[in-house]
Formats: sequence, C-alpha cells, structure tokens
Amino acid sequence: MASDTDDLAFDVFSRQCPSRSTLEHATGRWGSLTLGALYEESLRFNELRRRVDGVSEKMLSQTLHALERDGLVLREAQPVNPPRVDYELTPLGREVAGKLLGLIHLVEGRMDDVLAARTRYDEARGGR
Amino acid sequence: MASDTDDLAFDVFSRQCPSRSTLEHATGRWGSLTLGALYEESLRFNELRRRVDGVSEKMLSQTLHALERDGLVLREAQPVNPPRVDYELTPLGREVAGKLLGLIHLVEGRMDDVLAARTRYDEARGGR
DNA sequence: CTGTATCCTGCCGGATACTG
DNA sequence: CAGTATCCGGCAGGATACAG
Repeated sequence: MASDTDDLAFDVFSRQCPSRSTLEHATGRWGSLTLGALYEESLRFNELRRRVDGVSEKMLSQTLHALERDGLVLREAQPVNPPRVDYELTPLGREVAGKLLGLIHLVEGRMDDVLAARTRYDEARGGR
Repeated sequence: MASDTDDLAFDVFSRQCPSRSTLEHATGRWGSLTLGALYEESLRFNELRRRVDGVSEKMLSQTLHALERDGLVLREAQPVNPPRVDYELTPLGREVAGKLLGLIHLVEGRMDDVLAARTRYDEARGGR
C-alpha cells in the first residue's frame, strides 16, 4: 500500500501538516536555487541576487526570511560600515541543499531526454 | 567562483535555461507531491487526487500534463468503459521522484528542529 | 550595501458546470 | 471515472522609491 509506515509524526501529503510549508519553502521557485547557491559558499545579499538569475530584491528577501525561520539558513550581520551580511546554511540546511543539488544535477544532466520528450509530446498534439 | 565545472550544457541558475522550468515542474507545489505519490505505485486520476490532499482537479490535470510533457510521467489510457487511466513514472521520473522522496523524508524527520527554529525566530521578533 | 514599503498587474489556482 | 471549459478573486511577484 501507499504507506504502511504512517506512524510518521509528520506527513507532507496531508493538507494541514506544517512539513508541507517547509517543503514548499525549500523547493519553491526561489528557495531551491537559493539553497543551491549557498551550498558552495556563504554569500552576501547582492552576491546571491547575481547568482540566482532573475530573482527580485523582494522575493530574495522573502525567501531568505522563510528559510531562516525554518532553520535552514543562518543570517550573520556584521556591524560594520558599509553593512555586511552573510548568509550561510545551517547543518540541516546543508542536508536539504545537498538533496536539492542532487536533484538539480540530475535534471541538468538529463535535459536532453526532457527536451526530446517535449518535442515528442508537442508533435503528437501539434495538430491540435 | 561558484562553479569551476560550468562546462555544463544546462545551468538551472541561469534565467533562460529550460532546465529551470523542468525543475519547477518537478519541485512545484503539486509536482513534488504527485511524483512522490506515484513512486510507490501507479495510480488513477482520482486515486491521485485523494492521495495528494488538497489538490484540485484542474491543478492535478495541469501538473500531470506538465510532468508527462517533460517525460517524467507516463499516461496510460485503457479503452474500456468506464474509462480507466493509469499514471506511472518513467525511468527518469523514478529517479527524480526518488530524490524528491529523500528530501521529503528528510524534512518530515526533522520537523521538530524546524518547528523549534520557527518558535525561536518568532520569539526573537515577537515584540515587533 | 542591505534591505523595507508601496503600488500594481498577471496569472495561479479554487469553484462550478459540463462532456465523453 | 476522467477529465475540459469558464469564470474570477487573491496573491505572487516585479518595479520603483526610499531608509539605515
């Protein structure tokens, strides 16, 4: 059956489970890329903006807050002038980011297959 | 620099790379749960709806189309009455879903930490 | 530099009704 | 059962201006 091990305390497939929101923060449009970028090294706000191509200030800020609140990202502000703030992964964040990067590399490495599948799909329905 | 191995053909961190949309389909709000549900067994449309708690007909349909187009999900319609359609993972879909499930289980297993982090975060900013 | 505050638009996604 | 079609409200998220 689907889950004979549902003595689980948290089940992401259930609507109200808080784990679902955490998963969404981590896998969301900007969350996954942010975590992926921070895996290699800790980065500052604008460094992140440049690495995560296309993210706006607002969304990066929101994303970082959500990840920080969930305990995946650590925000370290240094009281200097000009202000300097470094973002780095927590141990849990590193684990999550590692899994995410595995997925990212898998997808990147198989894009030829994906593109071929898309072409096939579109051709089969091209006349529509 | 961030990646000294960017002889990669596809870079999800770049805005226009098609791999980004595939990643979003797989990790999106409903995509990850759909793939996760199909990992255990192939399921029919309404079985999926029940397993992925909270998904609407429309979004499940859209999600399945996107995943099918990307070659992650296979749609098998049997010409019987009443109609019966099974959805199952392709080999690539299985790999992706496996990584996703690893992430899901990691998050589920660490929700205590996440919840504690949230409490800490909210208390530190509770007076705000 | 590191962000918040505000405005505004598109489209995400839910509800409902309908078809094969 | 397995979906598509249509409507539409809310919010995701971009642009811009501003603050510390």
